Amino acid sequence: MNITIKDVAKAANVSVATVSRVLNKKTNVSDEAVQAVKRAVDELGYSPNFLGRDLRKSETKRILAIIASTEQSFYSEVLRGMQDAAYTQGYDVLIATTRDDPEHEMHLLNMLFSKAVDGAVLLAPKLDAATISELAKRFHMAMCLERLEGCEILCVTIDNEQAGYDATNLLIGKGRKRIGLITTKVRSQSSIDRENGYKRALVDAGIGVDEELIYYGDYSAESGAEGCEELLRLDERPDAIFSISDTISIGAMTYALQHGVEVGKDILFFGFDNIAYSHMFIPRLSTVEQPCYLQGKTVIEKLISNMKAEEPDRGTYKLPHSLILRESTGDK
Amino acid sequence: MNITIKDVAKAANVSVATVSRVLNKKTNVSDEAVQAVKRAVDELGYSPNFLGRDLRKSETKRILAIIASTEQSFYSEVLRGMQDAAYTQGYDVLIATTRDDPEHEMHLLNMLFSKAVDGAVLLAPKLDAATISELAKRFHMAMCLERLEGCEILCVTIDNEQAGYDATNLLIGKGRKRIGLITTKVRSQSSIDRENGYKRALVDAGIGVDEELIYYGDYSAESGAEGCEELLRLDERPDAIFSISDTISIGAMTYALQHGVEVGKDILFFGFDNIAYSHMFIPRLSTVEQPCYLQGKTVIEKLISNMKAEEPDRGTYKLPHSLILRESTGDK
DNA sequence: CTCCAAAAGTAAAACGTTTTCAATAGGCAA
DNA sequence: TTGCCTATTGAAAACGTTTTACTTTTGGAG
Repeated sequence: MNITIKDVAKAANVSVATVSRVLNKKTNVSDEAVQAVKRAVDELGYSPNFLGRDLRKSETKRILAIIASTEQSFYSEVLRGMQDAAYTQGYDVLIATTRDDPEHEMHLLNMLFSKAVDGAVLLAPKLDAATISELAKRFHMAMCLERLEGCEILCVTIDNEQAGYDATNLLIGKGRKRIGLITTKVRSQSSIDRENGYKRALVDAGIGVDEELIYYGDYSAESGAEGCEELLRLDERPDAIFSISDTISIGAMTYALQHGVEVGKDILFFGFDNIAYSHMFIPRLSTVEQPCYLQGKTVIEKLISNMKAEEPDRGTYKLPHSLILRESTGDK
Repeated sequence: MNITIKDVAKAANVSVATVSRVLNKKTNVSDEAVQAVKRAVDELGYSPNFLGRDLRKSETKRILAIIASTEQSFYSEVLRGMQDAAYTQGYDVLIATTRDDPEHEMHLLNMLFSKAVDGAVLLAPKLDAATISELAKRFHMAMCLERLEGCEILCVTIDNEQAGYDATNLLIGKGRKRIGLITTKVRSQSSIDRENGYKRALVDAGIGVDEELIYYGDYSAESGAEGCEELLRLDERPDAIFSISDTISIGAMTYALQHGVEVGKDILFFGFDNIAYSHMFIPRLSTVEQPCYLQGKTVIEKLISNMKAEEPDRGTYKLPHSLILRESTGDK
């Protein structure tokens, strides 16, 4: 039924070894042999079985990117960066989703333990730091976008704490004193870092933190709207709202608009991530941009280099972020 | 270096065959053997090499979903449906992106030809119908969301022509006579179908098609804005605009809003896909909803069933769509 | 014409599983 | 005791490659 290298060898009147050499472009093989093999391959429509090859070579040239879900549109750029970097080195990147389930994350990592892929990149780890550290000792793993406190693993991300600080500080610089924060109940490290940056900026400015101004929801726009509603209900309304993601911010902003708030004047809004839609909403959303493509590219380059290295690099690399100012903070 | 089944066998004082049987939960093995093997597995931290297993069994229990890019957020639900359906049958779904490059699509399909996956689902084929038809004869393939005229392959989609008809007809029902269409230069089958439905509705209503009212751009919001600009510049402005995607529609709507058009009154807007953001924009966008999750679930179920079947099903299945009416068409 | 090195080729081992086939042991009926 | 059946086990083949180790062929120098 299936055409194997043996069939090709027979058809080309050479040995399987010769066929293999032709297919792998080895030198020591005559022109006639090359021609004969190529003809046979074409005639039979042969394509080599990767399982046999991968087993023999103990490598697959495939890397698994593990994400929570494909919803977060800004993953897109990260993955593109990963793919580009991988492809130039002869690797493919496959994507799989955990649906926020640590068990499923472990199930996917099985592909790594079982040699079905050569390496794995975690973009939104649900497993704990200790577990991941342990695994990272034995397999080629890395993290991207998210770091994990106390986790010994190659990691490419941004300085989320500083980014939170910068965003908040910008609002302070515009004379705002009651700055709200909409964040998430689920404590991903990036949320924690951004929140800490927010607090540090307030303290540094001598304003201090008012817990009343912090709303804990989830990652949805709906949650952003609820957060905004809550904050607007306060006796002393906020004059600015920083959210840990654009989606949340858009939800919040939409709610404010519908309730007579003049966005960009009464209340300034600041998001995070610079997703594609954030400059489509009117008023356009000011936000923190992180270098998505570059993070993806970098993590793959370092991971592949680790695969070849004696001693793997388990450092954390923080790439620079930047602020994008648009109408929601009164800029143009 | 690597722990293999042989090491486990030695440690447990049994043969590799027995270890294999324990690992695969075969019945005919004594309790003592089971215990011994389990202990050895734990002690050594053994996990079986999938390459060996897959080679021997000639199956991987993995299915490849090939998409253009991860940007289109409504892929997300489709993939979730695929994953759920696959997982309940012991399969994993891996995702890979083509970046709109037919060559790269072929490269990815190589994983299928080379037995690295058991099946593949194309969500946005760039290859031509003849090529795909030919491949579908020899491998387990399917298409989802997009169909391809004259392509003999299992396909799960919606009736895009009818959906375009329905959307246009709804606008006509609201008394609109100059209905614009913003579509794409690149002719994906769904675009063509939706455009044809649009035209049929106009003809059926005795209005007729005015080519001036059709703008051909790309899939971006920016392109939607340009299309809207173009249409507004006409001597006889449109009183409604149907776009073949929400992203385009949002771009168009945003442009209209900024230029003093009263959306939902002066001009009605109708989108397609019901992406997450389409109900967050103010005014909220009316749109065609397709059953994303269900399409994903269905295509996987049918594909897996094909894998077991004598004679594969190469039919096309069109799942029902629905219209969602919001503020952009004057509804609430 | 001989000899030798280089080139080109082959057979077989190896990768890590699963599975087939045969063998052993034990239990039970005759 | 013998014979037979069943339950458990193990040795070895098989999956499809790549690669090692070895053999044959070629061509050129002497």
